[in-house]
Amino acid sequence: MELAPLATRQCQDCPIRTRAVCSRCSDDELVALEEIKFYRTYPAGSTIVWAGDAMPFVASVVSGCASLTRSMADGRTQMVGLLLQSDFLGDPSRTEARFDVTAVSNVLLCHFDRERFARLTETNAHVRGRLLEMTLDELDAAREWMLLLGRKTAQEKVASLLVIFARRLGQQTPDGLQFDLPLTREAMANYLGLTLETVSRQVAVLRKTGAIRTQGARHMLVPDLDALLGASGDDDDGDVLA
Amino acid sequence: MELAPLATRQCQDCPIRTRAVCSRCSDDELVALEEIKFYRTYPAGSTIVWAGDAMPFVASVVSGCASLTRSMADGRTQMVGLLLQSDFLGDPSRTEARFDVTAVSNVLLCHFDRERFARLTETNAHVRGRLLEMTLDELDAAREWMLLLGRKTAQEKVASLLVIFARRLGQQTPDGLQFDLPLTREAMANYLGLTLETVSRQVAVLRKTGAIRTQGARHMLVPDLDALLGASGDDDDGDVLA
DNA sequence: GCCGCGCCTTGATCCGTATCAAGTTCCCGC
DNA sequence: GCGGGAACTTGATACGGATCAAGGCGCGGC
Repeated sequence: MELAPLATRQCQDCPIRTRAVCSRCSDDELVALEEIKFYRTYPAGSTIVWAGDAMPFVASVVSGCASLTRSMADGRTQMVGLLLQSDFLGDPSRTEARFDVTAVSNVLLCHFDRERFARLTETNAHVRGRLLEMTLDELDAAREWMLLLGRKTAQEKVASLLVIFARRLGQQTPDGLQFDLPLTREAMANYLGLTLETVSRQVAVLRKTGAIRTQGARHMLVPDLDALLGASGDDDDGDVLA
Repeated sequence: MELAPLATRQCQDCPIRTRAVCSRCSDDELVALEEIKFYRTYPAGSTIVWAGDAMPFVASVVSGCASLTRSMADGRTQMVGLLLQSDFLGDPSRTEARFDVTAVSNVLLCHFDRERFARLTETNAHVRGRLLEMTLDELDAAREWMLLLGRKTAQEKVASLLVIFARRLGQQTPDGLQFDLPLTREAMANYLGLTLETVSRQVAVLRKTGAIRTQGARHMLVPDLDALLGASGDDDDGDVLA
């Protein structure tokens, strides 16, 4: 086989490398993945899978933002995971989805046939190791979020979420870290265990105290990440979110 | 080697079989584990490891109850995991603890040298598979708990926790499921994101409505698990806790 | 340009849980 | 049995966030 160097391979636009497979993967491994992958877009607001549905694929988020949510019979819902670019969705060994997966913004997913991906993890120690590693990271993130949900104030919750976005999405500018919120106030509320009104008010407070600056409801600028971190209640440089 | 049948092996008192390794494990696998295991007891209230400490072992809970907790600088704490008999503690690939691990009651742990256990998981597909499976179960449990922390009322939270104990610890009697609470009101509060007073009041409410009967603060009888489930806000037969 | 509809903000009020404060019961050692 | 302390219960009050209720803003369609 005549293959281009890894870095310039066709797969480079597909971030599966960074999370499930990584840049240390051999060409053979990438070729195997190449054969079973396909792309699909989901419009904002659409459901990718419902809890309990058959899960014929695993996938990597190429662009956009998706959420995992769990709901109660009376309609109360809690977001239990947030998937941003390069995050991985699904579990090769599970045939059905455990949570609703929804496209928050327009989402482009790179799918892999679940069974064939599972076979790959069996034969490929590197991919398998990455998978366990990712699962453990998600578990840590979930537990970190339990502290937020159980013990933080509304102010701290909102600040914590903004810190996550600033780190994952922020562009460095002369004025500080800059990014566009991928979530509506309602989606933020569902992630933080609050109502949308409370989120709105707390964003206003953070704006007044100077921890953030805004242009419109979604465009954010964080002049001083440490100040925002202070408002989030995390003393250390916490490692939140998968 | 002359080995007794699996079911009567020396390891039978060590529930590592049920969670990390299982009854399908071959004798060879058990022998390998046998060689690296050792027991240790921790008195109620003592700390097993602090977050950030080196983690020289993984372990299985033989008896008693331990908790994983995460705290903030000002002392607010949230329990992020609860370990009961046959639960597994630690992660072979991680050298330091992510959370404080505390003995809630007197705890007997069956330890395994972490590095040697890790080597075993590399060579042994069965043990490795169990490990990933367990991690995924814990992740699901953590996410289920996020719904509880973010969206349930105090009443539903307390009922949910009692359902878990009834299922894991309950003895069937003519009057219903019977068990002793392994947690103090304060520990329950830390797990549920409440205060101990609120927990106490909600237990009182459940007693008045007949969902539970009590003898002293810790001894519980659940005459009708479905009634308690109703109070917990879970419609289905939810699969909480690792 | 202007209309309409999400999305967001802000205000007023309510309610559930936290907080503060006594008591009471249980349990353990002597 | 008796004393002491931890765990628990119960009451009164405070307060943060939910709820209810108007607007305001921004953006896409025509």
